[in-house]
Amino acid sequence: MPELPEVEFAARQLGAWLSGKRIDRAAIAPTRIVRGSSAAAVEALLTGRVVAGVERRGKWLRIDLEGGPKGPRRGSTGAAPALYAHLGMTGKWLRRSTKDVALQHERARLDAGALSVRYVDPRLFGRLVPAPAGVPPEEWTALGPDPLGDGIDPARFEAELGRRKGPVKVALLDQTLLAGLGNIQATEALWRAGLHPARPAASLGGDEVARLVAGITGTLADTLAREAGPEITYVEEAGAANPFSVYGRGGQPCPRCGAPLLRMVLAGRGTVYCARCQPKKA
DNA sequence: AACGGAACCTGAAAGC
DNA sequence: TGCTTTCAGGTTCCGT
Repeated sequence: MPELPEVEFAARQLGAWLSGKRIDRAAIAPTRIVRGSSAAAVEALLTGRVVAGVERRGKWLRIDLEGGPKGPRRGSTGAAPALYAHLGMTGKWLRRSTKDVALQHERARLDAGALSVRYVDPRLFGRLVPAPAGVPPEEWTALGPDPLGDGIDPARFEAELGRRKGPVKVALLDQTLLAGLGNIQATEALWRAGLHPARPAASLGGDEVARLVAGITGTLADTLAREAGPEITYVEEAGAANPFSVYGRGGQPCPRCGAPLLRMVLAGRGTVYCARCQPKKA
């Protein structure tokens, strides 16, 4: 269940595991994760190629492959091929060995020497999009600036928000405005900024936008700092303690002022907020 | 055109 | 204990 921080962690892991390695074998299960293409096409794209590196934009990953000839065939003259990947709600890339048996809900595996990288995704909301000619898919090009990689330009951000009709929370979930925020990070950012989730995006003043920018960068940095260790652990997973300030804490006291946290639904997503710290009116 | 709601899936947790 | 309901961090499609 990944948002920007978890996907960033996944990108770093994948890069560390695979960069410079040659994929001897790729096995992709024919599921709806691969759309607009085929599992066989993804396997063909990967097999025999060397991984040049792994990049992230928003919640999307791009596994860059070295171009040029692979085997005896002539190389293409276009941009280097790549595999684009989205983790959906429950996707994970895990490091295993070729000796390990298939994991539950394993949807793909990339073998390089003794290393075997597995993609596991119970709910099948993830995506694998091959780009053999190096042309990025629309899902990637449509993304707005990445808060980590590109930073947030306050003036541009304020202008964009001013153009939006709906609640600020809904705007934050729009990947064309900023790429990478999901329900948790948007909820946390608004609480940090002291902004009511239902506030019309266009109603925010300059100082409020500045607070929101600080809230976004702050919550992203804090969540990312929690990701460590050899395997991705989506913060707040089964059994683990909830590390967030307000997300998933409806009814509990606000960590800042003690007032009971409220819950509302916006755009079909649960949203927790503090009525005192995040007043409806500016 | 915009917007809410349902759909796509499975599993964990809460409710009874 | 065990069955049922609810909910989940993402996106996309459909109907109004």
